[in-house]
Amino acid sequence: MTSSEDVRRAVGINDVAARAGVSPGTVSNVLNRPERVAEATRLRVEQVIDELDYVRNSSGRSLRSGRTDSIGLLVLDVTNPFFTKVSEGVEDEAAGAGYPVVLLNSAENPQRQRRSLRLLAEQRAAGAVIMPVDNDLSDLLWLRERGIPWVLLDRGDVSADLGCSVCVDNHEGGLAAGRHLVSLGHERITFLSGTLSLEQCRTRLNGLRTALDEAGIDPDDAVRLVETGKLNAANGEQAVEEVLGGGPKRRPQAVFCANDQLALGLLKGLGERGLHAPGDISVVGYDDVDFAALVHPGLTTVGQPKYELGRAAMRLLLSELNDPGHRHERMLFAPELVVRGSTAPYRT
Amino acid sequence: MTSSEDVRRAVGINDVAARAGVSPGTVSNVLNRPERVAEATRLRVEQVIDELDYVRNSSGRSLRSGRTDSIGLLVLDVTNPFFTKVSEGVEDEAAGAGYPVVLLNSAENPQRQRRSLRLLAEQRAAGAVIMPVDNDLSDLLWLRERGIPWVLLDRGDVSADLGCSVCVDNHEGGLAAGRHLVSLGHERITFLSGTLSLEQCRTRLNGLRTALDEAGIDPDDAVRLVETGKLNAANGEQAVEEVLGGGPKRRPQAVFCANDQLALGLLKGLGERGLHAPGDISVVGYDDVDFAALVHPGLTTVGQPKYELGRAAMRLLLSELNDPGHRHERMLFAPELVVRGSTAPYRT
DNA sequence: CGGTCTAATAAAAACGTTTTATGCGCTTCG
DNA sequence: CGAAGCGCATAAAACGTTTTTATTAGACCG
Repeated sequence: MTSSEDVRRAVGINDVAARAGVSPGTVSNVLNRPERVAEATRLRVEQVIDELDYVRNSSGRSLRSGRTDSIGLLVLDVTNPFFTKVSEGVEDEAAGAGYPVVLLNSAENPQRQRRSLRLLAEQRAAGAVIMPVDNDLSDLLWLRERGIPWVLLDRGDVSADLGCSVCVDNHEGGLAAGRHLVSLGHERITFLSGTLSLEQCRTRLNGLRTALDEAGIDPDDAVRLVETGKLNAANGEQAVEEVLGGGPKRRPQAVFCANDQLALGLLKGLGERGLHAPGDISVVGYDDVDFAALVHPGLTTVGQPKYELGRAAMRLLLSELNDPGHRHERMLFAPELVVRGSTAPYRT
Repeated sequence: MTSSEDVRRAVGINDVAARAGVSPGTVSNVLNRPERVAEATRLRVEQVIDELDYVRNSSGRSLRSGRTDSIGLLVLDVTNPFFTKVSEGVEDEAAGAGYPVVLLNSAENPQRQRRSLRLLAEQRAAGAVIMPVDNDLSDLLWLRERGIPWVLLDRGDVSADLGCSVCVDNHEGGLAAGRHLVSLGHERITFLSGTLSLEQCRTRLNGLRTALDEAGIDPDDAVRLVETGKLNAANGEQAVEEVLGGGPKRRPQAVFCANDQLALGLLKGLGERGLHAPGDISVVGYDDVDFAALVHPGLTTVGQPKYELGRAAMRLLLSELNDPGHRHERMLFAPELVVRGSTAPYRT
């Protein structure tokens, strides 16, 4: 039976070998170490590969070699432009070295992170670039025990004994934002955070507190914390209630948001209540996502070299994969305050 | 030698079998058809699996079975919120059925699309959800010949003979935008397009022209086309020059953009030249991305059920994978005009 | 009690590669 | 001139599963 529904049996390395009059091993060599095979044979085999439209079966390949060449990229939120920008960097760098990247989305959900890591283990991925959902690194160590190396992204607090990491100095970023607000005369500042199980949030908050401390202001008095869940615009918008809570007297003079998504959502929520930045309240974001420049007023924010972050992470991973003398490394980038229209001096 | 650098040999199904005192085949059955094995044996094997922390090797698995269970999702631009929203829908639906999703990014680049499809072929993916970069479907047919089925997303012009597709009616969307602009009195409208090799762009433009036709206005006179490359904000901003080109006399009264990214970029570019929507010019976007509501003025745009689009596509793919009586299907959703502040009546 | 049926497991044969050991025919050199 | 070396190719043995076929031990039945 050869109905049109039938998929004709896939052509394998053996079919190619037979047709080209060589052994399967030679075909494999043409594919993997062309320099080991004579010019003439190589050309002949390559032609047959084309004729038969042979496509390598990566299951067989990696079963034998114990390895895949695909790289996992595990992000916290695929809808967040920060992560997609980072992933562009990772992809470009990986593509340059011939590694395919598969993007996995944990959606800030530990369960899903776990499933994704397991998938990488089952598939014997070559390595991974990971932005972890929380402090619990045990699953990551588990992965490494299984021979799958990773580079951590956006986690500054992890020892280089465990693995490489690439990070932007979050304390410095929080500090820059804090200093900016202090210099504008703000003394009642709310930190609008995602879940504090994210190290980024905690450290940015600490930076803010340090800035106040520097200025002789007691952070415990000056800083109020509003903790939402995920770092998205919906949560920012929803948090406006709690941010403004406590009556006009206790209304913050400024809000520093853990990322731009929250900040943009917050701006919208404020607008719906007839409040506007910077007149009624100053707002600072974090990440300098493309959209931060598109809203009106432009969002003052702490910029991160997103694309470069991704490239650097991938470069470290490639080093670990290919360089025998590799040593784990912590790379720290500097954030950069981008002042736009959403912040202004405090008017009493 | 068992230095700490050494990865202890991975435990396989055979180790589990030995320790549990059963045959490898039985372990496989515990994993894949637990109902075929006696309760007591099952429990014993499961315990050993835990003890040894056995992780299935998917290479071996799929080599034997000829199939993987992972689903490819190929998007046009991973930084575009439209696609990430769609991908959430795909992921959620797939997760519900136990299929892992790997996200691949073609970046509107035919080369990269080709590489991604090849990767799916090499890995014998179970199936794919694809947003194609252009009209050339030959690579897709090639994939299907190899036994990998797909569902097309955002392509309304493909016959159901080839495969399932899910789409929002782009002509209807262009029409809605056009009618809106016409009703506001605009008669000189520029269509700011991505590359016209994207069917979406062409069809939306046609919808716009139909709207003018309906109103007794000659589209050839009224509509000017500005074609950029990729559908991102940078291109929108850059296009402002050409959009305004031709002097104030020929300046369009309104611009209809092929997607929100272009529109948002355009708004920014206009702002930098001291022009504002809707006072100086009306602007309409497409997609109703979250950010469209966050800019000021809010962006009038044609909304698409992004998340539902993704779910529907994945549902069709699951049907094709699991339902023996599957028939290809074209699903067409209806777009919805969302009027915000970026459009206003034309003032002579 | 011999026969048939069933449930549970075992044994062994794939799946498509890569890799290792080996062979063969030449050239080169001591 | 024999040995060693080299370039190229082959044969065969893995890799870790799944699946098909066979085997066993009871249970059931006439």
